[in-house]
Amino acid sequence: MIYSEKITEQELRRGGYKLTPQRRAIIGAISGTQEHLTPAAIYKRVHRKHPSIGLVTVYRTIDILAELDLICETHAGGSCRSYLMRRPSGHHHHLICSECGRVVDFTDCGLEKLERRLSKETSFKINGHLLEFIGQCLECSRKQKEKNS
Amino acid sequence: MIYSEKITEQELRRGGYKLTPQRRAIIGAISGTQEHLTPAAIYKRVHRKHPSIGLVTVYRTIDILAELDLICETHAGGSCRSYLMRRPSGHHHHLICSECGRVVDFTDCGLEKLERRLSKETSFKINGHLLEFIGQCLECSRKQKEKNS
DNA sequence: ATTCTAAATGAAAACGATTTTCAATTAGTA
DNA sequence: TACTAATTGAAAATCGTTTTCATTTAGAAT
Repeated sequence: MIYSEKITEQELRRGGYKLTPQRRAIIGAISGTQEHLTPAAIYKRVHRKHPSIGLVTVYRTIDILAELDLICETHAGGSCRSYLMRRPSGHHHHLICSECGRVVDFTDCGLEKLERRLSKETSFKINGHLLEFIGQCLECSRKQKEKNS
Repeated sequence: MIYSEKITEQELRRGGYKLTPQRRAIIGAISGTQEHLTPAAIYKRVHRKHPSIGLVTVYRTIDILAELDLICETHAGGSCRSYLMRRPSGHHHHLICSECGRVVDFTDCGLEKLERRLSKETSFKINGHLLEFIGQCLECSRKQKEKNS
């Protein structure tokens, strides 16, 4: 079991929720990949090893993990609901491969200056921002090149 | 009729689509506000003056306007599908009031440097980014203050 | 102005994703 | 080991969106 998985399970318990085999499996599925996953994709992965787990439980567990801030949501690429384990605990953003869904975290967005300027210019009280970069990871851009040759 | 409305109608025709009263009404509804609107919200506004227009037509018109790049989609704030008229024609982003939905455009995000750095560090080929600031407009933060006093 | 035709419309049905309901099961405390 | 509130899966309900289809209409051709 990887580190983030253990932490997540602990936090779940700390939040007053029971640690069921179903929830462990779901946390394992999300932790066990670098990709962001939709509820249906999580279900698919969980279902392989644990065919009895229902899609409803996946939805319910996602809700809890989101409430406890243990997972992140991605927005780029159309798909509305797509999740990954929160890895850096603080402020961070995601660089996403549009081909395979792989997500890389980065922590220093440097948007404070722009935020201050915008706040001044618009009289908005700004309290957050959403930033994602979209591209292709090395592996996927190589695959694309091969295809085109 | 405001400028962007006229332009949008012209572009629709230029795209080979017919300019129907329904489409005019929908374009008018989106153009007539600073807020981003969901399909349901657009329908509601259109419905007031033109009760015969169906929700389906709203969805179909949104699809066309998006295809022709005449509307922008917002992502922050949970609601998946929310639209506003494209105002700057080039690269720009949005500052969104979480209370009233008002959207302010800004054009100079200055993320090229960060993009280059990330690309170098991760070997990703980066081809886009998603950026939105979320806050409260002057009017709404004033209202909040009054409430709390 | 009138005719014509492909495009566009609204209503109803179909659809997929998500949520609710409910009776049965179970994690974790006592 | 027993207990109880929380959790589960299945089915039904619900929501947003898309498809289907017969009818209407915008805009080109006359």
